Amino acid sequence: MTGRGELERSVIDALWNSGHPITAREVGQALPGRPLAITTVLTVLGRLQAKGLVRRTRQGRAHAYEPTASREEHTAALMRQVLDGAGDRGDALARFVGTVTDQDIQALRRAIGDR
Amino acid sequence: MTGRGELERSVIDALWNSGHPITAREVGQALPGRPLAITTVLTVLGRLQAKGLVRRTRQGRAHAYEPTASREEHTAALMRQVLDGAGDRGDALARFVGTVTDQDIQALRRAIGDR
DNA sequence: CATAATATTCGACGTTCCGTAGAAGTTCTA
DNA sequence: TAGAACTTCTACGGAACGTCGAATATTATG
Repeated sequence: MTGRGELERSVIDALWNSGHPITAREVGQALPGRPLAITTVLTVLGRLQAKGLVRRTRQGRAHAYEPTASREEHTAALMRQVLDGAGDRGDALARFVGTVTDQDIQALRRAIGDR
Repeated sequence: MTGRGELERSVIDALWNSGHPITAREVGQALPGRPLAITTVLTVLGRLQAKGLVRRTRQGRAHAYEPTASREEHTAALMRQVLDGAGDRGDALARFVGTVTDQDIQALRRAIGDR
């Protein structure tokens, strides 16, 4: 889903970190490292939008961008997608649980509790 | 880890499906779709090896290839990696559990049972 | 042992994705 | 209405992938 593009990752991270829709300019300012041309940010935002990861709405003369899913929703969807690539799901899940932290186990226990 | 390469995916799938090491020729025959030049298969196997996903051993005049990890181990590692990209792991895990089947839940319960 | 058969290694080329941005067009606003 | 602020279009270079042909190595066999 997110194909390992470093800048794309940074951009969507910036959107996730800001709790609300922000403009390309603001995204650029929130980005780490040396400043990029606004057009660069726009291009990336456009590509993310094409992938369905980002949505935008007109905001005066500019556009305000926001992620279509929260970081956690996105993570969950990706995990699910990866799991679907497994052969023996039970085995894969067991191994997954084996690599996870105790806190994660607690979280899983709680989540499963609610069925 | 597996970067979305369609052919690479098919090749490692072929290796996983065969329970034992097989030659490039055999991989090619196991591949779906129109037949590919053996060199193509060799190139892909080489790239997978470079990524650490595949290992090979001399077998007479040829080489026998095999995955370095089972499909399930690989799946689990990938899932773990995706989870590490989440912000609130607990939230991500809860949402993940929400997208999963009842059978998966059972598997998780069992796996967690063993701590 | 000479040779044909079988494998592998090297190098290449086209395509697609991604980082990066300039030029030109559009839209507010003073 | 002119300039500022934004966006759209277009493009280019590099890396990853799909795809092979040519050259080279290895082996079975007449």
